Amino acid sequence: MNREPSVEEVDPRIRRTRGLLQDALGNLLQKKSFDEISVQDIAEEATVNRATFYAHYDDKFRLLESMVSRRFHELLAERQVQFDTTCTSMLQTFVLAVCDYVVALLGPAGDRRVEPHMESAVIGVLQFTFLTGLRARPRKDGAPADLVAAAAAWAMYGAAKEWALMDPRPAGEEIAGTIVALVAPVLRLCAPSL
Amino acid sequence: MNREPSVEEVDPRIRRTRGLLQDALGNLLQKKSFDEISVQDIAEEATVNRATFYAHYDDKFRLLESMVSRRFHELLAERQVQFDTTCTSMLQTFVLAVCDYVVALLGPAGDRRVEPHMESAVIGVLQFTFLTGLRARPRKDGAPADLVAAAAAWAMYGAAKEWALMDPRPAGEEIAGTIVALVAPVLRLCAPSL
DNA sequence: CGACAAATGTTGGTTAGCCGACATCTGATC
DNA sequence: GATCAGATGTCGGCTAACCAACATTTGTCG
Repeated sequence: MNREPSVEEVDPRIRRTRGLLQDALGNLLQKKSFDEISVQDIAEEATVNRATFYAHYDDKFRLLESMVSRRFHELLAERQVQFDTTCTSMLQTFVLAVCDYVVALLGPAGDRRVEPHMESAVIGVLQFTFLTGLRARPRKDGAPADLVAAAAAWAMYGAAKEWALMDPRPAGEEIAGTIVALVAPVLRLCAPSL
Repeated sequence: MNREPSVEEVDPRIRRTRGLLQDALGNLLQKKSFDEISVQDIAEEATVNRATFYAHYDDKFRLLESMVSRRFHELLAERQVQFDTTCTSMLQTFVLAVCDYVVALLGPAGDRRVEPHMESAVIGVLQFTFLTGLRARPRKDGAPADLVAAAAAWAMYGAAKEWALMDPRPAGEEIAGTIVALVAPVLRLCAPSL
């Protein structure tokens, strides 16, 4: 009945400051390209001191990663992705969300120099979500959940990116089924006997 | 060559916090009426602690006043109201801005209980702007600038409000000329010899 | 009426953010 | 190369924001 006594409560000022910095970068990215944006610009746009920026992020690449992570995480939350009943139906939702996000990332203002940072961020969220889901139901076979989650996350992102770069690009709904069929077996490693 | 050594520099955190609180109230007012909004609601929406609210405003009415002041001030700034050459042309701009703002205030969600607070805020901005303009050009006649600014501000607002409440309301551009004709003499008190 | 819940103000101790100031490290110009 | 301007990091001292706790006010219900 007690709700999570220690979920690592965060100081509201920290939440606010990071949110401000992430939103500031998001706004600036709609006017300039990433490498035209300085830390000073971000700090100013966020109404935050430059020194405060460095108290939260090592550089603007880290900020970019955390921004992409958070937004992708919110996207998943909006679509109410959950890890409980039928895996395949959930995977379908997942894949569609990833496809949408990848298209948005690589779309009009696709900056090839910052792609890797965004990719690792997206994959990180996927991996974390898979891992959380896998941990939620105890298994007793030999495949380590870490490895399973990693493989599934990279596979799904890789497939989605490959699709996003096709020139006459098929509809997302079509390709989603295919990708699910590819990734499901990786996750199923936990389900059947080893 | 030295630029204003002491313009009363304000701590950026204070600027930010007040902006957050004002924006929060603005957002909440699009969902609830003013008296349904608690200080707690505002603080939460602004991601600011409730105690911090009281460090800046005595109550939500003061916040409302400051919000209206700031927004009206920005509206004037956008339309580049200035006090230099021909008074009448400037007054025209002024009156139109006031009319627009009054209509917005008393319009769809006109809450009669909070009107006075908004009115005093708008009048305050008018008064301050007039006063600044009057001070900018030194005069040597007997009428105190304070009184002139106050009379002009109240007259202009009163006329604009009266117009805003007319049932078949004439176009703002028509009535503006009339109001200018009413208010100009009050300000002119400084111009001709006493 | 009393009782209770919820919002309002207030206070002192703790923490995050702000501000110079400084030391790099670029990159452009002469 | 030398020099200069601007961006990047870092640090100690000060200040504003957070929080928990408290007393007070308000409003609602039995």
